[in-house]
Amino acid sequence: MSRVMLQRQILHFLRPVTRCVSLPVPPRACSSKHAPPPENESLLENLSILGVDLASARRRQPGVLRRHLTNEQGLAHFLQSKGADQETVASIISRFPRSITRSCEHLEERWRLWRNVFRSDAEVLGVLSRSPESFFRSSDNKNLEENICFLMTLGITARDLHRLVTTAPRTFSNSVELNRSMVEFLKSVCVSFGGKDPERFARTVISRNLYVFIRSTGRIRANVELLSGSLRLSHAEALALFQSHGAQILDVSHESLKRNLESLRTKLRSLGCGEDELKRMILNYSLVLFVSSERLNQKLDCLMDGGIHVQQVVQKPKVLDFSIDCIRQRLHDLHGLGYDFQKSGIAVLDSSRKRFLAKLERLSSAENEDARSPS
DNA sequence: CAAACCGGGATCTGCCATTTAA
DNA sequence: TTAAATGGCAGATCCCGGTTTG
Repeated sequence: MSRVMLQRQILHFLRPVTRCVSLPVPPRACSSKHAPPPENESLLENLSILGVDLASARRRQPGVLRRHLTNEQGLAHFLQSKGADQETVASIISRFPRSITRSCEHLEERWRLWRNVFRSDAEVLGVLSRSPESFFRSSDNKNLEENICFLMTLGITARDLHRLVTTAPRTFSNSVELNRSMVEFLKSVCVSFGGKDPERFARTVISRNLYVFIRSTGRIRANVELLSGSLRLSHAEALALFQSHGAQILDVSHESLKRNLESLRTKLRSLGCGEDELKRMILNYSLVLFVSSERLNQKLDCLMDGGIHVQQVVQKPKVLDFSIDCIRQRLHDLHGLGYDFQKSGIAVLDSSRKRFLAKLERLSSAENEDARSPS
């Protein structure tokens, strides 16, 4: 038996009564990578009884399983008192084991703070079970409180605050400094484009894109610079874009935004369009940059094949939002009725299903009229 | 009346790397 | 030293309908 294994046995034997640091073993030997501290057996048992997936917990936060003081029972009772069932509790602990290190007092306080922004306990629980990490990752309740204060002082509505915490709950666990720096950054963007009301600009961007707070300023900056630079936007154009649908593409991964933009540029060029058309298209509907380049090309090809002119798509790019199958089907339906896209436009393509069917209905009855009494 | 404009809803967590605390 | 706390990242549309306009 090797010395390391022997040491492990000794450690294991002594664990319940003595801490590692107090053992008469040289620190170096104790910290050897071959002898990690043992897990807390009674804790493992408790967690098993709760139905926790130990393998998952171990993979995520191994250190928690070695702790001697934990509060899994308190956490379970707490969550159950808020309406969680056994399975939910187990899932939460399995996905974020550190949750069991929070005291009951801490949990009460944190829940109270979150609850201020929600409408019911059930809502809090819903977000918490969706994203345990957002709720438990930070143990700093004071920071949480300051965060809520800070977000409210921005002048965002109670409704936006609610949307913020339900859609991007991580925002609340960010440090106030991080959130503040994002707001400062947004304001600086506004100023750099000659905007006169930086606070309102920041509010608008946040309201239109609830995910900005869980992105880095570096990413947002890179995207702002890419769009304004590559498209040669004027200050007014940039301000307008980022305060409308453009806000939504600011948090996309920078590499993919760059890829999609370049691909669209190339594609439009191949269809005989220049920079002006590219710019106009994106100002008309910047969300086309969400569509992956491959898919976007397929959609454009599909529209071109359907006899639609590029210029029409440049003017009304929202049609690219729809699935290829949907576009193809609609083109087919309209062709069957002899619809003239050059004359009647392509707006009909980007209507809701219900409205499109109603439109088809009208077109076909009009056609029947014509057949009966041709003028 | 129909078309056009416009915004919103779902969902967006779970993992990794680095820094900080104990 | 280990574990906790924190910041950051990838992922890659589709559709609906209220309101305004013509």
